[in-house]
Amino acid sequence: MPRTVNNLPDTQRTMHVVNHIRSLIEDGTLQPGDKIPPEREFARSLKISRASVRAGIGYLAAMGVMKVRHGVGTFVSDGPAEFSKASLGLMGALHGFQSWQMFETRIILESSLAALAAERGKEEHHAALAEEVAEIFAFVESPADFLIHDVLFHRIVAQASGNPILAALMETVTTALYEFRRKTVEHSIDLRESAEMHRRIYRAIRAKDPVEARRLMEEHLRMAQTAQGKERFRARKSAKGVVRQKMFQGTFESSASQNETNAANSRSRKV
Amino acid sequence: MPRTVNNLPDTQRTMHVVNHIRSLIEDGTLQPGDKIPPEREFARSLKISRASVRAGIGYLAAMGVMKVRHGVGTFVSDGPAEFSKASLGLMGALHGFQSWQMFETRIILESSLAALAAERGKEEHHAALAEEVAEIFAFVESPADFLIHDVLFHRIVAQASGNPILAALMETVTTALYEFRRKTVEHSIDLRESAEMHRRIYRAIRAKDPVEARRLMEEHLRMAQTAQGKERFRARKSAKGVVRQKMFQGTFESSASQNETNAANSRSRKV
DNA sequence: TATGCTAATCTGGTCTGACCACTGAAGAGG
DNA sequence: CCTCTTCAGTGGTCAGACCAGATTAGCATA
Repeated sequence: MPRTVNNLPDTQRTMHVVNHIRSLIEDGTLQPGDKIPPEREFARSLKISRASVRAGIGYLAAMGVMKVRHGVGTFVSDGPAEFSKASLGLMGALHGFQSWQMFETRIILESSLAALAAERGKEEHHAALAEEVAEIFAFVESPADFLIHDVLFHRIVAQASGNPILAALMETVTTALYEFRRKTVEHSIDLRESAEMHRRIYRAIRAKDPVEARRLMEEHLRMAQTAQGKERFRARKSAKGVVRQKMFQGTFESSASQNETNAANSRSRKV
Repeated sequence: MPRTVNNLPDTQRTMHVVNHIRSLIEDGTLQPGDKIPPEREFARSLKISRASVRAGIGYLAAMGVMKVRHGVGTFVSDGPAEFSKASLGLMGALHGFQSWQMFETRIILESSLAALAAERGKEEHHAALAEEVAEIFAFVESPADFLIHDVLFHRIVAQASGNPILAALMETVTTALYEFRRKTVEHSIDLRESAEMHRRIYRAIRAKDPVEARRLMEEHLRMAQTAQGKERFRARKSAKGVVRQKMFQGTFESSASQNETNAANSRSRKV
């Protein structure tokens, strides 16, 4: 017989914490930006150890649902929806993603986003887009600021699409792409032409012309890709002979972590 | 002056572990399916506490890069690339994703995937698809088995597209959709018609007709959506007055049962 | 020999409680 | 009033013990 007979936790303590927090989010008790209780207190109230609480929080933080700030507290994420910044980078390292695949994915996502934005965009979106276009033109001589509003423009388009899931996917891809691009040479080329493209995209969206919006967005991104296509990638052999392109040096920032193991899955199940 | 002067770790111990493992993956030392050393030993070799090692592993596990199996060990994920199963569900809870948005996203991703597959699919893919189509027709009376090969079919199309990033996104969305769907009523409708659609998609891909492949895939998914559109969703008010639709009850399971996707992988993996 | 139960052991999971390190704000001193 | 110091609050790390799932070796029995 077993030498000890413990009580039976729901399953894993980690998941208990995750589920608890999720239910708090689902019923509106926790909203984006809200702070959760200190770990010690939270642990006491859930009747589990602080280590387990940290495991659960780490899990959520790793997926971008929570944000941990050392010395301050733990908060519910409040920015635009997106998967953890490092996720695509890690997966890229694991599965050998290449830069052209990222661009291709981005083009597919954003051109669809533009088309949807043209169909569903409201007045507020049009106004916001117009403003960003103006900013973009204003900073055509200042690459850094230009980029800021460039990103903002695309984000608003995503928002105007009315599909936050698609927007989150785009956000994830562009973030990874940006991280990657940041490591390369400055490319302050064709900003004026790029600005003009943004204006045309804006006009197509405002005119509620999905086909044109899609076409222009695709053209715009293809140009952007070509523009920085000069960057060289060094292919190299791995220790086991697999050839991969090195990218995604993604700087890992704060956040914590802790585990989980999914697994058991599908199969025919119950359908 | 500070009362203590510790040595300065790279940044956070957690990220130290993450970076270490990632570099092992990048240089090929660690391959999908490989097992990493036991936590205690790993901690000793990195000269940090086991708790920190667990934090790093947990971070990677949460993002689906690693797989932890209680009592067995920790491994590098080896299935098709995808974000952690729970991620979309958690984000859905946080940002109020709706089911139609998931379908819309899936349609956009898969139709593009089908088009790319038509352009780039190789012989092996055609063969694998043909086989799955046959299986699908064979199990037209057995919903459970039908679904297995249905999933496999779509996964092979994704692989044939030659864009693993896009494939990973699709995998993530369909997994979340499946989790969601599993909670609903049995719907064994139109399996025969669905089988026929798969056949037509296959033929379009084989004929290298991107336009037709995209059109058929879109039509196919739209039909699938309609087919199970009878499911009712209950909108409800959150504690703070925000209206959301409840979905993604994602049951977090524990014990692992591994292999599932292996059948599909072994088939077209190397390709 | 074959079978089946038991026990040892390897590995991850949890707990405790102490201490370190970052932040922000209150309080002391100019 | 402003600056510097101090300190309380909160997350981060550590140490070592013990719990729990999984596998294997070995013994006992049929």
